[in-house]
Amino acid sequence: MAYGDVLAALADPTRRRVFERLRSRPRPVGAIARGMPVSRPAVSQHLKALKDAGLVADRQEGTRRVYFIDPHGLGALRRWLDQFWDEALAAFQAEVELSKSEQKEKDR
Amino acid sequence: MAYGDVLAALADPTRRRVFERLRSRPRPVGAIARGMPVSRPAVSQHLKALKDAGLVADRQEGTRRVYFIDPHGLGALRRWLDQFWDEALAAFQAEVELSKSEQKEKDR
DNA sequence: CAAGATGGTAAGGCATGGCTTACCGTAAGC
DNA sequence: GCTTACGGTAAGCCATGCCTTACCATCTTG
Repeated sequence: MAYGDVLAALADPTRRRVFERLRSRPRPVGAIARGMPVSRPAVSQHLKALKDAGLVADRQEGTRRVYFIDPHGLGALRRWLDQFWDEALAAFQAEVELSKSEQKEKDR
Repeated sequence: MAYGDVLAALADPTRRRVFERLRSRPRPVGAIARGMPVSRPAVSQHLKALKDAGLVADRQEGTRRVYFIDPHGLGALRRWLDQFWDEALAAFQAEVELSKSEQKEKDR
């Protein structure tokens, strides 16, 4: 749920591919694994990591387990990103102002 | 510059700490390393990774090298996140509608 | 109840990557 | 010009993490 865990979970390309397979609609594990370059157990492990990070959730449907996007994980990432963005931008602006006044110093 | 590289760069806690030190203002390498739990060369290596991902940039100032936030990296991440968010939300809505009609099926 | 389908978990192998020490290049100051 | 400060890079070590095979549990279906 913390943004750090979300970043760590999304850093791996294979795991990100698993995650992005759920973007359009929920899918059972087998459907996610089909066409992937890794084995089904590997996909299961990635799903566990994504679940721990709050990026996906699952529901049981008979013998199959259907995974879908959980908004919590991306929400945490987005909040961090937006806040960081604002602060960094403000700092950047301050820098521009500073270098402007430094330029004036040099001018005179 | 690709969002994948950005995610990979921000996944490591130490590297993220280096990055966040630049949030408020630009700093030379020594100032970034001071108070960190790792050596200065380690910080240099992290800065290189962040730079390759488009997250920071640097300027030479005499003998010191001043690093600052580069908006490109976070921008790429933000674009991916926003797009993903929209699509996932739409899919989620569709799911809700679907389960509603399935519920109706059961009701009658 | 037996058989098949689905998927989670364990154990082990191997590559990746982060950290340290050592070294080198360059700019500043006496 | 010599010395000192600053910081990038190389080599090597070690831990983390991803993948595979093997195994097991559960649920459905004939």
